[in-house]
Amino acid sequence: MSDLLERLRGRGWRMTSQRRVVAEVLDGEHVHLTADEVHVRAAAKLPEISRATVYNTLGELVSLGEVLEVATDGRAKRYDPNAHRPHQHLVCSGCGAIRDVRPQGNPLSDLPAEERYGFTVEAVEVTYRGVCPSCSA
Amino acid sequence: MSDLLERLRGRGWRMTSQRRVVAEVLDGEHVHLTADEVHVRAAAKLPEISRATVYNTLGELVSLGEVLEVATDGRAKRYDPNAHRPHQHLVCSGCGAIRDVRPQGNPLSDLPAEERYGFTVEAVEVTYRGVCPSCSA
DNA sequence: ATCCTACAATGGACAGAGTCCAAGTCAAGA
DNA sequence: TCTTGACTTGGACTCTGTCCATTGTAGGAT
Repeated sequence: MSDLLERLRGRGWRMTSQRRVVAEVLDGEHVHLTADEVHVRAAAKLPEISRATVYNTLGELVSLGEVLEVATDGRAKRYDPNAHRPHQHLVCSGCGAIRDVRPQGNPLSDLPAEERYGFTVEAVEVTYRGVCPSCSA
Repeated sequence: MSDLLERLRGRGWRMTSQRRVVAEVLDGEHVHLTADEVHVRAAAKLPEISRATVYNTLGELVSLGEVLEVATDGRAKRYDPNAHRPHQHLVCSGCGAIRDVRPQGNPLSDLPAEERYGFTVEAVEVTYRGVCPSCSA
């Protein structure tokens, strides 16, 4: 994660304690926190941090391509720091838990030209839905 | 669409003018309206219809499997009456336009067992993103 | 080490999407 | 036609996110 901080500094990011704790909270594998959850965890380390700052920082991280925004349901967006390894998501219909997964093949090539309606297709997101072990138990 | 009304009646749905206009609004191919758009169009036919009723009715149609809920971005959910033909979505990053598309292959089978983390995988949604002809012109 | 200033943080108001609920209405079976 | 439970209403409320004027501060300049 210090990699991230270094990269950001290299891009001219002004380093503040708020940005640091947000970046720290977003560390790890299979992390998919909502903005509010990020705020709660960040506030545990830096009580004065405001909601607006968390939203601003998350938005910047997304613009910089360091974090992915994931909208798996109609509720709050989730933020996924695993942005440098292409992956898709597996979501539990019961509890909403999310795992990063790597399917085989390339869905982009599965869309034939006659199904593209003249669009320039640039990306594809795949969301698998199912029931996790805890919820099916 | 009268098929739909028949099916619903057969399932014990009480038929009201509100439910009828909502079902009528949700008729056709490549229809992906937000709840609010459904409300506006329904109100054109039945001015007294309330927002709550539109939400209730859409929710019921989704539960009954007659309409799909599509969350293509962080904005309002869209409702897709094309529920009985499996398909995926192609979304324009410019204007948000949505087309129904049918990719080849079956993405479900592209997720190997060791990438399923013990989940019972039941469904998969694929969203292609790109730029539509009007927006790239 | 101190000063400056542009950039960042704050928090409260605001907006959009959706849910909830108590009261009134009505479809459809008896 | 009557009855009743399901349906509708509209307004209050929640949740998620944005905006903005004000205050604070990181980090280069001196």
